[in-house]
Amino acid sequence: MLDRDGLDCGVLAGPAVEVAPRLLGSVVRRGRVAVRLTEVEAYQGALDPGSHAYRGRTPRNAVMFGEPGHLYTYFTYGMHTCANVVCAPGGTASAVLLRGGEVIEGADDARARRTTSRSPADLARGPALLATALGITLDDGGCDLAVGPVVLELREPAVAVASGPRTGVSGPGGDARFPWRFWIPGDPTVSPYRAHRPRRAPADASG
DNA sequence: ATTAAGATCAACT
DNA sequence: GTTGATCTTAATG
Repeated sequence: MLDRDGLDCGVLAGPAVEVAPRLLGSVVRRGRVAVRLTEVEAYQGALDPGSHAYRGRTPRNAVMFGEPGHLYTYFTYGMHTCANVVCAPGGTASAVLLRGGEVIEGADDARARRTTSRSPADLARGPALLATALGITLDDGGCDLAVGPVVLELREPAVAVASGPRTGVSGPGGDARFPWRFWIPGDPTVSPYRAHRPRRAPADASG
């Protein structure tokens, strides 16, 4: 389990809120593209109203309930794939959402996957953009991060880490009681914070 | 089978 | 600041 092919699974064995800041500065690689993580969010399984695992195990989130060191992918908003690193002891369904990073290798490949991009810093600035830059799809879900095709290379954690409420999480899991978003302060590849917005009209006036 | 909502991004004003 | 795009998943009948 420990030090398996360079991926020290002991680091991933703790609670997501401890693992998440520890991953800042580490590198995710797929094919020729490598991303240095600058922004992540922790999701703590059944205890976390913001987690996909909150309402129990389903076919979609089954990977989260498995062993640490695997990739949990999901598809959202009709067009976007997002990637998580499963952590904590197996069965706790905890994971760290990879929200942003700096493309340090393979920028040409990453850019080719984008229809628009204004600057190199935008290539992986946001969870869906990060997945796109690496070419991660739903088919990569469940992959062993020590073996690939998506590989996690642990590095020395970032020294400066900021934290705050999670982005895009609706309901009770998104408020300040869960300051489980972690980022490297001042880094240009951290995604802009956007509070959750309801997608339907807030209320009808004829009420 | 049908419906409602989603851990978002990009374009437009 | 606001709004549209677009597909998967899970819950319900």
